[in-house]
Amino acid sequence: MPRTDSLEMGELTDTSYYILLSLLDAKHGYLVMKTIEQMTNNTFSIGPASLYTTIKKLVKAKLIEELEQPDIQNKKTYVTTKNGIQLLKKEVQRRREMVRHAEEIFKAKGEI
Amino acid sequence: MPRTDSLEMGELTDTSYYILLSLLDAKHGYLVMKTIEQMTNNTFSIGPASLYTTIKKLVKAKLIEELEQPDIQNKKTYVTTKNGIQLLKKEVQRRREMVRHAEEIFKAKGEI
DNA sequence: GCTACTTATATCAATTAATGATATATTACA
DNA sequence: TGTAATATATCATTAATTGATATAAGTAGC
Repeated sequence: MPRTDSLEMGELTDTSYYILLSLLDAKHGYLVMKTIEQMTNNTFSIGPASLYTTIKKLVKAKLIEELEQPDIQNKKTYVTTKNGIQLLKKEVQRRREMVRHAEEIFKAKGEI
Repeated sequence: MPRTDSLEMGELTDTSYYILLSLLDAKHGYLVMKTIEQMTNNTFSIGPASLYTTIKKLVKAKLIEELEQPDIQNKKTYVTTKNGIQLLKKEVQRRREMVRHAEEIFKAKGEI
């Protein structure tokens, strides 16, 4: 995605979508990876490069934030912000509509 | 979208998703743009650069094909192939599951 | 005939997004 | 001791998208 920043456009890539979803409950980076794998039955996975790169970007965009008090082992803990939740819900709805658009056409053609 | 070709990974970007969906009924390029705008109430639109670039790639991947007999005005007409339909249905299901994953978590948190 | 708009196709350069590879350190456990 | 899992981080590379630009044909109004 080029030429236009998807976050500035108010859209989430699949990677950002799952990170925001996973961080509705505060946790540190590595747990985000594991949570997403578990949540999607390993159909979607994010490697460390994508994870930490995207986390940095989401913090900058204030869609997630780093918590003040790190946990016992000094791991950085993140949580989705109010803005993040709002955008996530919007993006759930956008995907819902993408499915609906397809269902309507398949239905009209007598398929599915 | 980097390092790995999404089509080779068996995934569709939103742009390819809507083009395949629009070409379930054969039509030429320009009509694909107009159909997608209408289908999505102008919430999603593809400009000429994205359109013709993506069409070329989808033809190469045999997810759409150019029809032998062009229409009266010599416009190139395309249609989604059997492989294209199969992948499109898989991608509808993937998006359906992305929505479900979010719904489950929001529900567990008492939201929505 | 002229002008403006829509239809229609096409390409290039630029930018963002994602990731394989790699590095480093700590903890767990056999 | 070794090795596997946990945990964080960065770089260079590649893919996807698109603004800008170009071209040409048709059509509607004056």
